[in-house]
Parts: sequence; C-alpha cells; structure tokens
Amino acid sequence: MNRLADSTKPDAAPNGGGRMAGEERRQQIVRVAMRLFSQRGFSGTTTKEIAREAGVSEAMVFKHFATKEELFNAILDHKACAGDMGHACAALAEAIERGDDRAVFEGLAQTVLHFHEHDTDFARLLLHSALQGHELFQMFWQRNVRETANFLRTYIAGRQQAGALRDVEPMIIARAFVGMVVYHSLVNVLFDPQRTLLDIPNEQAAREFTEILLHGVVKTPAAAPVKTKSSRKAKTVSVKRK
Amino acid sequence: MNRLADSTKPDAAPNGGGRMAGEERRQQIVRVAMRLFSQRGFSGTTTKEIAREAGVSEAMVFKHFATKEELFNAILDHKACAGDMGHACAALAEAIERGDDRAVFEGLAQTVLHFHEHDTDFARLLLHSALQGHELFQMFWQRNVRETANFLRTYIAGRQQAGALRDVEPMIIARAFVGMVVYHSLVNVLFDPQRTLLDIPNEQAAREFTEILLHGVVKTPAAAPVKTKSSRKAKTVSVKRK
DNA sequence: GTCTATACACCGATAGAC
DNA sequence: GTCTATCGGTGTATAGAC
Repeated sequence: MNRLADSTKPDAAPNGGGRMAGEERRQQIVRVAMRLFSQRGFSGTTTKEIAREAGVSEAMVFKHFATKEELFNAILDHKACAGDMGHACAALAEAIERGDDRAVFEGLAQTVLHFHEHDTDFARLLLHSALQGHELFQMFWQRNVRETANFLRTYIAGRQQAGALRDVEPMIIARAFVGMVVYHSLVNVLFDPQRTLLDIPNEQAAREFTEILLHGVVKTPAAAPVKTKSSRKAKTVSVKRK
Repeated sequence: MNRLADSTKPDAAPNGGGRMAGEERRQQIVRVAMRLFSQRGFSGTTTKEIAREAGVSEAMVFKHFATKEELFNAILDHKACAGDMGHACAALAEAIERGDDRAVFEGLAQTVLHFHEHDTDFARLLLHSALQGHELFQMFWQRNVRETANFLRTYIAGRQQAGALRDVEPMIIARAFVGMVVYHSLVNVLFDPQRTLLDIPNEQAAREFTEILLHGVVKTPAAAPVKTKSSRKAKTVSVKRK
C-alpha cells in the first residue's frame, strides 16, 4: 500500500541509486496536485493546471500517473499512512499509565490540532474525498479516526471503572471531546481562516477544551480545587476578538 | 434575496395563478440540482445529468437559469434564507429568560441536529461551497453561524456575571459546545453514515452534550445533585454499538 | 526523459423548429 | 414551453519527435 519508502521526509535526498530525478519529479507533482486538489477539488482541477504549476508538460504527468484518478489515489495513499495516530497514542503512554486524564486529553488535542494546522492541504483534501465518497477516505476513517475513537473509549471506560469519571457512555464522551477539537480546526482552516470570530493558540485551545470536558462550565465551588497536579489558573486568557 | 415565496413547502400546489407549471418545474430543477451538487460537487455534476434526472431537456435548464453558476447560486440563496437561526433563538426566549442553562443549550443543540438530519443535502452543499471558497458560503457563515455564536457568547457572558458559570472566555465555551453538536452531525451525515461507531437519537445526544458541557465528566459527588428542575438520570443509555 | 502536437470525448450554452 | 441539433471550448489521454 505504501509505495513511497520514506513518507515522513518531505524532500528526500538521493540515497542510493542514480535515477533519482524521476522520483523527485514524481513527488513534486504529487505535492502540487495535493495543493490544487485541496483548493479546487478533484473535478475542479485540470491536469493542465497541475502540469503548469509543477513546471512540466502535461504529458509528463501522464507518464508518472496513467490516469488522473491514479494521481489522486497516490496522494491519499501516501498521506493516509503517514498520518497514523498510533505513535501519537504511544507518546501519551506515560500519562495513560498515571491515569492523568488532563494530560491524556490535552495531549491528544495538541496532536490533532497540530496536525491540522501544519497539513491544511491534506485536511481539506480529506473533506473533499469524504464528500465525493471516495473509498480511500473510508480507509483513513478506519485507520485513524476509528482507531483513535476506540482508544479513547477504552481509556474512558477504564477510568470509569476506577471511579474517576462519571458513568456516561464512553463513546459519547469521546465524541464530545473530539468534536470540540476537530470543529475548532475546521473553523480555523476552512470556515473562518481570517479568525474573525476567535483566535487562540493551539496550546490554549487544547487546555481549555480539556478543562471544559473534565469539569464543565458550571461554577461549583467544590469542583474547582480538584486539580491533578499543577494548579493551572486559566483566568486571564489572551484572546484576540474582533 | 429570497426569490421563492414559500421555501418551507416541498411541493407547492398551484395556489392562485395559472402559469404555475413554470415555477413548479423551476423548483424541481433546483431540488434535483441540489441533490446532485451535494453528492458530486459543482464541477462534478453536469447540466446534462441535472436535466435527465429532472425529466426535462438540457435546454430547459438553461431557460430557467442562464448559467450553471446561476443555478448553484439560486440553491444557496434559497436555502440560506430558509435556515435562519433567528426564530430558533426566539423559541428559546423563555428558557433564556429563566436562565435555564440546560434548556438553552439542549434546545439549541436539538435545533441544529434536527436541521442537519432533515436537510442533509444542504449540509453537504455547504461544505462543498466552503471548500471551494464560494462567496455565498461566507453569507451563510455571517448570517447563521456567526449570529448563533454571538448570541451564545452574550448569553454565556451574562450567566457568568450572574455567577452561574465559570469565568472562561465565553467564545471558547460557545465553540466547545457548537463543536460537539456540529461534529456529531458531521459524523452522521458525512463521515460515518452507517453509524459503525455510534448511533444515538438526536434527543439523547443533545441531552448528553449539554450535561457534559455544564458539569464535565469528572465524578464529583458534590456536583452531581445540582439539577435545575427535572431530575434526569442519563444512566442506562440506549446505544447501539457494533 | 521531456517535449509538441493532436485525437477524441464531453461539457456548457445557443439557435431554431414544433 | 419544450424539444432536437449543434457549436465552440475544454478536458483527459496518447503518439511520436527530439
């Protein structure tokens, strides 16, 4: 499935063989195509545009990719593997072990927000493919979103049995939290990129969303002092509002 | 802006004049076009398809709408006005007056979820237009989402001054809640229509999300009994999980 | 390996008959 | 009002020269 050997490095240097110009050119076409597809959609982008922006003739595009669809698949295929959530959850292992709910949720939010912020093109492309019912979106859903949701459900269920969390269907809690985070990204990269409503750094967003999920917004004097470790005071938030 | 008189009735009967066939035909074209656009996108849909599905010749489409773009605009134009959030907030006036936070948030969630569930095509169309940066999405954003967000901010700020809610930036609270609701709809209509992860009725979703927003998920024995009026017990949730 | 030139189909839009 | 026929333009994909 993963045709490109090193999907993490953006511009791989010629490591072994000599005919690297072809592969390099191929990757450049993929990059350009991803940008254009993410902006105008699949049907809205012409192979002519892709060729021109990549600085090659249109025939070159069809040398590397037999059809336009194959080019599209190469992009999703390439990125779907790179964006794996597995190692992200692994990075949270220590917090999970401690049962530090705040660190777990906040860390997860950080990861997702960071991913969306630094790979806007791919996020938009995912939406496009979801809308057109592309099969490779299903793959991404199964492999990343579903996996993350199930991880969260398991973690939450464990914490409920430990008596730390209220007895609500774990999947609903997971969806509520993922919803806050994903919608926030959606607004930032798609709905309101100019931040006419609200502009807050990712770190603060992750912190506040976690706080809301864990303790809600109702002022209950008894609940406030229940902080796990570091006594965070999210009082004077730095928010730029227009 | 609102060219169609009665936007609520799906198939209006000839009420007064005699030349209703034209207007009726026009509305039918709009309906078909909306369905196809929402499924395949703007560039992905051909005028030929629209004509065929509507049971007319392609030329007829261009009689009613000079260009394909004009047809697209007519849809968004038509629906953007229909989906106004103003009256929805008005329906919550009584709950707002009482400061019944639970009723306010739950009612708002109900409205949004119901809207998305019964107008899936339009929801998808909105995403399409947002992705392609169509100017009429901006209109929808300004007129509906922004308005709703500002209403929520005002309400939350008022409740904070009344000492009922914690002192968090109101816009963040609003976004967190809208995020839960909108993401839930997004999953239902777009990401996972088969409900492979979670399938809960709108009423329950609205209730649980409100509960989470207000009280969080941490088990604090002191916070649990703080119920406003009706003592709801959301213990045995009916969730179908696969 | 890269380009120019082109085949072929389709799409949006129009003209004009009925 | 509705249709058939068709035009100009564009899109994907290919052939063949360099």
